[in-house]
Amino acid sequence: MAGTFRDIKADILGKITRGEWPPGSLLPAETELAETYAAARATVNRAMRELAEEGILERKRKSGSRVRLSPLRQARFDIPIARQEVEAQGRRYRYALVRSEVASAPDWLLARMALPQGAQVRHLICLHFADDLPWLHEDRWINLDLLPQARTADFRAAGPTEWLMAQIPFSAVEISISATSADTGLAAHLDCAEGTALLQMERLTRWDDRTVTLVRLVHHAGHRMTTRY
Amino acid sequence: MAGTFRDIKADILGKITRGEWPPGSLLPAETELAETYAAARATVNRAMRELAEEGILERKRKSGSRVRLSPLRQARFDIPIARQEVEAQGRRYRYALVRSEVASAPDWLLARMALPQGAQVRHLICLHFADDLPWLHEDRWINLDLLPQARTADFRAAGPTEWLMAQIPFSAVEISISATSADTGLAAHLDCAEGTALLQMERLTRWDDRTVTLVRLVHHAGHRMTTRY
DNA sequence: GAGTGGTCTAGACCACGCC
DNA sequence: GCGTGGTCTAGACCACTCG
Repeated sequence: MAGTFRDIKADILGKITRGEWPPGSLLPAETELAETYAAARATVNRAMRELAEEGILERKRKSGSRVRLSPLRQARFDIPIARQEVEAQGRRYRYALVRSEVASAPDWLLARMALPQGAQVRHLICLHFADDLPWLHEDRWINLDLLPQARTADFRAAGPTEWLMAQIPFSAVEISISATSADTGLAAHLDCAEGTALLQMERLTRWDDRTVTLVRLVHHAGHRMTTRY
Repeated sequence: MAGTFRDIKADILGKITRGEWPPGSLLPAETELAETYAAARATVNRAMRELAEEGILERKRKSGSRVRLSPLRQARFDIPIARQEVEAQGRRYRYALVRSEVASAPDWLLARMALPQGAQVRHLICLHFADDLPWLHEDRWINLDLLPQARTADFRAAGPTEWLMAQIPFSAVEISISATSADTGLAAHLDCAEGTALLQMERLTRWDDRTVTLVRLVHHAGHRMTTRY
């Protein structure tokens, strides 16, 4: 009936959306579907595996494949890198270092980053501009135990994001998105009124189970993160 | 060397993180890697395909596979369904319908949902509670041209989310996340001060290229969306 | 125990995209 | 052209898990 795993996937999805296979129902086994579609089982497997990854199906050995009762859906957002985000809009990117210091981590940071008492951190505040309009406020803390090179690195020309990617290109990250109210500093840097609601993204980067860096990114007023699925 | 596609994937990722294959470099071809690992090409292919899906590799026919220069990373967030979100925290879920009416769509909605002049919509305002504390404010508009059943449906007992999932279980969705300031109504419903920064999620649901429903979900103050990768 | 999905193999053909 | 990844096939063995 169908040649490619995409055709099979689309056909199965069609049967589900048209109600032939309602939520909760059991689908035929892979071997049976392979006969139906006159395809190899591996092909049917790929189609069903992807449907399961997308949260449409629930698969278990022996019990078979069922249509999820409430289709567990998830959205994927690209992790923004300021320069790329700005330039993708055809706007001119500019970066500025606002503040830079080496200090002992304050108590809240010790807790948040799981650092030992007295740990030293490099603290940076940076601004990213799009066509000279404030785009993103970056408040970053770098663990100097793990990245002693950060003590002397110069972040005046380029932001710490690129520098960090060169040091630890792949790592485990925990992201949380929330809303925050502009305090005096944020209002001044992002050119908005105090109290304005702003979208904040906090990223905790781990490497080998130890926290490398914590960053708070606050976007300009009105910013949206958008995606489709 | 390695038996499973997971082993191969882990080994390749290891070579990348250890710097053996730096960003931008060209990896050996699948056939060559298959020999190296003493595995079938399909197995190597699965490993590399997944690495590409995760944004680590960039693959092109003829040119081969390269380590991405700036590893394009993306985060996946589960789409929250209020009841499940609340009950997953071990809290008691309660739902309330605040307002319900059938009306002509206002101009901004005509534009946002791409509706024809004079289109009728069902407008609902609902509240979702966790242990009787306000959790989520739902402001929903349903296109009555596409879903005439929504004109007479009763949303007093159960929220429109479940009802809609039964009508159009699978559809294309556009999601955008932003920060908003609590107006008088939101402040009253979510039990917070006016002007409080709140996390807002807007979802536009399409079916067959026409807009079915627009919903604005505003979480209680302090809410965070979190994920790892 | 037996049925189902999870995975691997060896081989094949094809489509894309540099040269 | 021709090398690379994209995919399909037919067969096989295994692991999980339900009854």
